[in-house]
Amino acid sequence: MEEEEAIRRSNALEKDDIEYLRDDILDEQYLFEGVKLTDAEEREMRYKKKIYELVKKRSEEDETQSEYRIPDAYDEEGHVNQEKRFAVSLQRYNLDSAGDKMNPFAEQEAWEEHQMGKASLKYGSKNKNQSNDYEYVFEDKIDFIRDSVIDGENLDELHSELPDKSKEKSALEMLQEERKTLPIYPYRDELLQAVNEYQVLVIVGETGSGKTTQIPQYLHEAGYTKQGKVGYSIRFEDCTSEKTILKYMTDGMLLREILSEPNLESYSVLMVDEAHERTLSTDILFGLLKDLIKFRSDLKLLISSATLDAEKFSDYFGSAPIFKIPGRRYPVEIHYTKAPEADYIDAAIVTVLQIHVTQSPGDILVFLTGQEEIETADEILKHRTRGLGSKIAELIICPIYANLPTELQAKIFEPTPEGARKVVLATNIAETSLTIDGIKYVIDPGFSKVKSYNPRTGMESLLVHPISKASAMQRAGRSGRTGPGKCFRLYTLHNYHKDMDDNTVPEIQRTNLANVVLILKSLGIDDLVNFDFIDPPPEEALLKALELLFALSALNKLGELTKVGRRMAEFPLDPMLSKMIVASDKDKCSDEIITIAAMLSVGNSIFYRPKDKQVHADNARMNFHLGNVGDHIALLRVYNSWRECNYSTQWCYENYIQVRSMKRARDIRDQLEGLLERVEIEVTSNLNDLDAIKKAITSGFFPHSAKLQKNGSYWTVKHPQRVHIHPSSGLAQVLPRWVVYHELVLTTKEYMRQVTELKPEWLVEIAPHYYQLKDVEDPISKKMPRGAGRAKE
DNA sequence: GAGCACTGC
Repeated sequence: MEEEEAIRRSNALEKDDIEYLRDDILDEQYLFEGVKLTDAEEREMRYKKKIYELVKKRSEEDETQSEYRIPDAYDEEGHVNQEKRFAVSLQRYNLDSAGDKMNPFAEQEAWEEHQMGKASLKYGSKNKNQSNDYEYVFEDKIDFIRDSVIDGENLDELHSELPDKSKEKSALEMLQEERKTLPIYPYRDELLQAVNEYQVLVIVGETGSGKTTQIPQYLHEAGYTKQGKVGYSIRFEDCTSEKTILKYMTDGMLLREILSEPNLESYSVLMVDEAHERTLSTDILFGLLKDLIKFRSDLKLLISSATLDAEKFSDYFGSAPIFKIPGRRYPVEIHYTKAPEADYIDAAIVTVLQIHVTQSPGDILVFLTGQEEIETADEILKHRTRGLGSKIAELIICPIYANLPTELQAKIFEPTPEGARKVVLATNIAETSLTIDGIKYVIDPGFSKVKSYNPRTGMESLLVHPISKASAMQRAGRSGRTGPGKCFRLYTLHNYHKDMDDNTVPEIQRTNLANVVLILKSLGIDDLVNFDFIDPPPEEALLKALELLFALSALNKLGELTKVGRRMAEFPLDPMLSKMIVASDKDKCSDEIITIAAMLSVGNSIFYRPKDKQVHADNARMNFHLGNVGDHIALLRVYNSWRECNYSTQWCYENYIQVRSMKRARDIRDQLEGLLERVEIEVTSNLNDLDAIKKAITSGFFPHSAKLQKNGSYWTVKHPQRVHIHPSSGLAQVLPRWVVYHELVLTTKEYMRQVTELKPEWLVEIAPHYYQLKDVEDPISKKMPRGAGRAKE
């Protein structure tokens, strides 16, 4: 009876009505959850579900007969046919939310589950958003193919070895027991034996294996530390003493230590951790340490790395043995798109919504390339979920990038409320630098911004570039930290194999090497071209750096370090900034110059400019530019104003200044002030003589001079190329005839960032070896003798 | 009238 009635009623419906029917069922389920229904109401619900199944079946039959089936939505070359894709949008991909008794779609889910292979975990769900109503809420969708699973490691053993906390134990005993639960523990003796046997050991250990915390302790227990103390050392905080036996420090710090103790005599073992990150400092350390171990046969060297690079490090250090330690990780399913996605932001948003509506609870992490993309994605997501009300569960959107003010960053660490889902929109900051609990899904569009440097033009640029396979693995792993995870890659398996490099190009091959060369020179390394780099930088970049250091008088004609060069090497700054400081001694303005150097080396994150308050922020900034003093002096004024207000946070807010950047500038400035003493430069202030300050700036930055052209652009003086004043500069409207700039960046145009006016005669006065009178003669000034660009006679 | 990924000394 009921069956016949259902068929009759279903025949009266179009297949398009299925959406409404489904919504209806879901709404009622939601409303009636836990409510006792009358017989009539229950019967009506049964009808609706039956009708739904009938209509659904009919529409699926139509679907299979139609020409629009999933494989047909793509042409022979695998390009997506948008029109067809929309037509098949009722098809879906794998699901794992089966198990809800009230779910009217359980049968179909079971079918899909069967189609897609077994799901790794099942969650019973009472939330209606866990049903598979995605395509009834949003029209577009993306098809994924499950490819592989990165296996979890070691988890069962771990659980069985958890310490027995029932007995009363001291904190120390507890700690000692917990140490034994780490994956590395069973390998302790074997590892110590290998260290004893070999001078260099490459250690492959996944995150969470305990290598960073345990190996130093094992070494200590084995007697590698004969005198004793524990501490750490980072740039602004040295917590070590003469009692220290074990020291944790950054690679950059170790490099600085080598400058004062080239043989590292006070160390018996060095461990270069996270070597696969291939920072500039790590690469230089490799070259130095490879040489050092020849002379210090008693020095042990441990290199810890991720799997992919281990062979390379081993080869570099004369086939050093590789010691493998398993990690602590949950399995992660990898999914690829069936076809390439043209717009990865849109694809990421669609995937977020797809996961939100169809997948079991767990937060989502999306990797985007920068602030602007994150803000865009944030807006679109808010727009698309607005007005859906109870149709979907709450979606909490959390943006995170390094420049986001700290108080806004805190949001990502707040626990997700029950029934809601968090989606974190992050830059690469989430790839290595911070870990967010509760992430179960990762969406990886496969891009990141990469800094590159053109040694010929001296121009830096930040370009969106496909990530490496190693990076992709790292991103995927972010979903399996607290439980089994899934990673949705917005590119095809074919793209992964064909278009992506194994590893990211190391920093040393895409950066300005002036500082590297200065460090190596001060270590007495003369032949840089033949230095044993694990991956050599472009020769042109090395030559460019040598040329600059020669121009700055840091090197003599023989390529040897000069007295000026030695003083410059004391400063942890780019050589032009160091030169500016050393030169400030002459103009008696070192106090102002170290402030400017600190502000410049913080980068361009001093001024805060939120989208909705750009006018206010720009007005606040213009206050510091009064009198068209130039960007360097403006930075000095910002710092001094802040200092006068007792480093007040409130002052920063009022002036649209980033607090964090200012604090960093203060730390750097304090450090520089300490270093002035080391190089015997007196701290002297000459605040009222702006020309003296500008001359000191020019002493460091004279290779960065440019001359105004009639059309408002500039020509750089020494290696002529067309450049422009960056619109954020206080001089962007002023257009002085001659300028000195801090850096060139290539974005939409070739821009000079941080610009100050210059008198051309200074160039000849300060750098007669670099500029001749003819370089600075200005034909325009002859017609307009009152102009600032009058050449010195 | 533009846009800045991330470390680090």
